[in-house]
Amino acid sequence: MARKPTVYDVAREADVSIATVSRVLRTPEKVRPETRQTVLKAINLLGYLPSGSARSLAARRTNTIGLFLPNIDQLDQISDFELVTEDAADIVVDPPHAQENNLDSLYFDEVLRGCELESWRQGLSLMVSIGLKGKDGDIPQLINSMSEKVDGLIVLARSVPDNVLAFLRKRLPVVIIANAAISQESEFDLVRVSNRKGMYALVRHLFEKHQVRRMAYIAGTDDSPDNGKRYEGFCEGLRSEGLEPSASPIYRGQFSQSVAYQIATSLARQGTLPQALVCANDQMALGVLRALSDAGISVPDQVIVTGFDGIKEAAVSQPRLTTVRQPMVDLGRAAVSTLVRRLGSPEDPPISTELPVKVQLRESCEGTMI
Amino acid sequence: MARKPTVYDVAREADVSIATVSRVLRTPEKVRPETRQTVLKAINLLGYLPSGSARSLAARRTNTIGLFLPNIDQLDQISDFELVTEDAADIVVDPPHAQENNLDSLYFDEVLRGCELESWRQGLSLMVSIGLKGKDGDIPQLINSMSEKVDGLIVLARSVPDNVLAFLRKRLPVVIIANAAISQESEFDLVRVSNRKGMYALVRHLFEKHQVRRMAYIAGTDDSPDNGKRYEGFCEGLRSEGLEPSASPIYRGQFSQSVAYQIATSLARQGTLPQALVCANDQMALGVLRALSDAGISVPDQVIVTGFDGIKEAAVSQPRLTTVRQPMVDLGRAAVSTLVRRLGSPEDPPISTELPVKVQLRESCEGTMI
DNA sequence: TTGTAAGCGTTATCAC
DNA sequence: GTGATAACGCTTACAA
Repeated sequence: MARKPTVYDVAREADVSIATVSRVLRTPEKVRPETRQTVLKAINLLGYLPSGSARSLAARRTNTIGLFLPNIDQLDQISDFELVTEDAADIVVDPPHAQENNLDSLYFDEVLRGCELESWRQGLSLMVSIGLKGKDGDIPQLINSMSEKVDGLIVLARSVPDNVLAFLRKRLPVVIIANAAISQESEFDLVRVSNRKGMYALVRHLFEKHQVRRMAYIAGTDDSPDNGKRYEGFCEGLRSEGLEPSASPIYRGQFSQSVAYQIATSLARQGTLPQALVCANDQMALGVLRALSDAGISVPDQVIVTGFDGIKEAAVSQPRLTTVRQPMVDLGRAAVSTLVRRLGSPEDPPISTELPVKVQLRESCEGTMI
Repeated sequence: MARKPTVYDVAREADVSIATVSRVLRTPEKVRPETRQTVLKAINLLGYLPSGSARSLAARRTNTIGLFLPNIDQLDQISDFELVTEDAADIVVDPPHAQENNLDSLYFDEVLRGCELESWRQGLSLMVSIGLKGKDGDIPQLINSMSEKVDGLIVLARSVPDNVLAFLRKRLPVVIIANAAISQESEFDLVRVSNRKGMYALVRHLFEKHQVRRMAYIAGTDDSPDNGKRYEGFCEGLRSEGLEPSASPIYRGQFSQSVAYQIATSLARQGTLPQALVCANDQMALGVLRALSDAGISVPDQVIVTGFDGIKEAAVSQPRLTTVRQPMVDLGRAAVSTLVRRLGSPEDPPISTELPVKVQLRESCEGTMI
């Protein structure tokens, strides 16, 4: 690889000034067609590719946005990676339930996809970074190395400590996706989904179509605003039917598949299952399904189970899971869209967007559908 | 947001030269501790964040690498995105098999995860971009806008046309992940998995543990080197048992779940099912499972079904799918690792790495496992 | 329409 | 150890 050609090389080759070369690239209409051709020829000849750094520096914008995703459990016990070739194929038996699938990531993946998509449509590059669980010390550094290279930042809720967020906010536009804590309500651009309404609609459905009277709630982690909103919707649903929310049991599922599995197993053993188990997310609902299946309890005949999120696994489980689907891809797109608008008008008041959800009825609630 | 402070501001604040400010950041040990403190104080006071563009320009490296992913079907019919708030929750019935799940992306997601992980470990930023199906015209542009901002590129096989690849190769290091065509063998850094050995090991297992004699192959697309290698392994396995490969039927599944579904349905109807259906990827195997289930045929009692890839769905299907798992995350890590090495020594001969696969035995082959 | 030249905010090479 | 100062490769007034 020879030294990369620069505007100077192209200018010399085409026998014009570097300004003209730049114009051909940026504002071709301001260059005489004839000259333009000469320059383009030179560019092709030399295989010239402008330097992004130089361009960004001069233009005072990078045309790049950053996406910061929360940590992923999996990555905690990662080891150094050795680059070794080992052409081989081991055979191993993979027993059922060998390990809890890492389902968390699916959520982010779709948001990421939406960001990619919309960034592309807007002509922006996308930089991605993940946080490392339990390594909060690294996050400021991580996010710094990203911040210096982008025009704005999209952050998945609670992937970045509040103080870091506050610092960033001063230096560049930040859009937060989902469940922002109340304190951030008025300071940041926000993109969220209708958690409360979604859960409310689901509960109403259980009343109206299935005459459910006794339902239990399997909750996520306490510090999650998402969890809070969903529970609000749950309570509101109960009240709308004249039921007292405090009379419905809550179990602490921690958003975890295995914890939910244990909860459901206990309930089954004790014979204290309600008519419906309403879970704060799909992963727990899947854990519940597995537990009930293992306990020989039929869903939905004996118990109805519902989830929240709409992850892909929920569409292929046995039985398939009734859930409230978040428009994950659209979350990503909306975030980019918001950021672009913000970059265009830095001084406007914060933009807050709430995206609609969709209650998806499937067999874990409806029984056989075909 | 006030104007961002620069080295000059910091220098003035700390009453030193800009060179010293730079040194505090880059080579702190070369600065007297006392001075260092003063400068750091000024940096914090002003909330100074160095400019990535300026830094990259001066240092002649961006410390960023790019990842280019193949197009995603889904994105073809994407519409413009309107940023509208619509706080709502519709209820819809989601019938089984309503749409073919977009499973392709799962593969990339894991590779991406590996790239993120290893980039982070290496102190590099990661830029991500996707190709758009049927829009090859856009790819050069896409990849250009990325190339100018990164030190090197990782490309998932066949996401970029060969000629573009050849062009890029001249300007910056390129690492190709998976199934490179033969013509690229000697020119690019390559990271792959043991496709051939994996399929061979799987077939041997079917002979040894299950006494399968008649098996059929459901192939992927013809232009996929992955598909080719896997089929090679299949044939080799047959021969090792004294069987003639040409006597085993091949069906063209196009790597598609729905096509495989149709194939299996036909076979079931005609009563021409072999003892084992060996599929070139998991998606087709899942389609086959569904078809056999719909046809009332029991797996593995009446037919054994196997896949290839190890996508997550394969671990939760009914029955769970025996497959050859590719180390997707490691593919990403290896690619980054390779790229880093290449950046360190541009003139070394191409690096080719083959990662081991793992045959995962599950119920679609073994029957009840517990 | 085209050229000149002044930045853009760093890093790095010198001297001191 | 520290400070001038010249790159780095581009964009963009301002002149011509």
